[in-house]
Amino acid sequence: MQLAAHPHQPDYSPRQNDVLDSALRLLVDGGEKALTTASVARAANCSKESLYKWFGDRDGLLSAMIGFQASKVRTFEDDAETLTAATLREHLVLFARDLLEVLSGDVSLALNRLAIGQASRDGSKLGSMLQERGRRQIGKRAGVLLEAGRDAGLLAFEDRDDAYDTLYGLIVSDLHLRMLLGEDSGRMVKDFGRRAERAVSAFLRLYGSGKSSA
Amino acid sequence: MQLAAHPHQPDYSPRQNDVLDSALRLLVDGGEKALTTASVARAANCSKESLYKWFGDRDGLLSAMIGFQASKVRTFEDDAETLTAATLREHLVLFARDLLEVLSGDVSLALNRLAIGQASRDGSKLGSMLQERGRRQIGKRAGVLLEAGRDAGLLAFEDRDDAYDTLYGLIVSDLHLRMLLGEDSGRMVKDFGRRAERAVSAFLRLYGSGKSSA
DNA sequence: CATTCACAGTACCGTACGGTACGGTTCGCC
DNA sequence: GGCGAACCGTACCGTACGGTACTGTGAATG
Repeated sequence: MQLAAHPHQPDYSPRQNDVLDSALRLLVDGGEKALTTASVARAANCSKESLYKWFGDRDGLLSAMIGFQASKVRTFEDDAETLTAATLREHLVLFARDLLEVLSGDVSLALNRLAIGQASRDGSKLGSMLQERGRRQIGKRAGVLLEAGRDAGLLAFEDRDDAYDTLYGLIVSDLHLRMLLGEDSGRMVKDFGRRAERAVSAFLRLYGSGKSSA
Repeated sequence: MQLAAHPHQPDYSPRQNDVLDSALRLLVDGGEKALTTASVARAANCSKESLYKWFGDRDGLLSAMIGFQASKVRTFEDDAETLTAATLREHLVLFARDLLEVLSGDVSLALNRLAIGQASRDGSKLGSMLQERGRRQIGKRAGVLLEAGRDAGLLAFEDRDDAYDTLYGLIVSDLHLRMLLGEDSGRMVKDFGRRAERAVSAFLRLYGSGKSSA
């Protein structure tokens, strides 16, 4: 979500970004098996030789795809104005919905499947790359929100990471894994709103300091 | 966990179970890439021809592996005696710890990675098989526990599935996914106890009917 | 002993993939 | 015009895998 216009071009030329886009499309609707160097070259109208010149080898291409996609979903920091109980709740619900939207995105799902598939291989920085550029990034947004809530006297917690872990679990539960396993996921989008509300209500009941609404 | 002695032999002969065991070992410490028909045959001291006779094709072998493992981890139903607040809490914590143990097991992780990797393929019943035989099974155990708690007046909830979803999220959060992505996972086992306690405390604060302890 | 069955071991086939090499084309630059 | 860099398209190579066929062998059965 929130595609910034020019999110600080990471490492690659426009042409190469086009190639990475094609590769992502290919991965999304064909799975890793369809992501062969030949098919990427064909889909992007470039030569295999150029692929190897630009990305080194197949793993380099995969890493580049993750980095590229991460640069596209860079999360915006919602400026915490003076928080009230209502606005805090509002921000939390918005965060929850955004999180669910991101996790259910087909590109996100495809990249997570890819990284998980490569996780058994030894080197394979893909998993930690996804962790670092994906979760840690969106977790930072939640972090400032939680801190702001505590500073405003609306939340009470000792360990911020524990609180965020709880919030994340309440929002996502095993939904992410179910989607990764292939559950149709088309029908559940409707419920994101309800799910976000439920999770935030529970979270506020756990960590709110007096003022929460069921 | 809880390997039943003879958990209702599913479909295969002892010899074939040995083969499936070898295949699982191979998958665990080599990933899917290492799970070739030739290597399975070599590891199990059988011929490729026998593999194809017994399991049809490679997908049949994978399905058999999942079914075989599921039959080994069949969860026991803990008989809910007359519940008190203390015993309910105890049972919930035990459930949480068992859940974390199961999810962090190397065979479970390997099979989940396998199923997720195959999820993009069209047919691929592997994902739903894992869902059906894995989560649904352990979810049933939690279900009866929750119902018993409600019948005893210790828990208050309307939708049992919602309650279980919350419990699951509080226990697991994104830990499962992080492990699937390759986070070392060796060091965090130590924290399972603390994590289970934390999750159950939070759950009881949300769904307990008056009597819970922080 | 002859037959049959189940199986191991291995050779084999077709295919597909990762990676490389090469000819041809465009474009900018002197 | 000459030249080199970048690059496309494609042919090519080595390898590895899924799946099949064939041979040998040991144990059961009559």
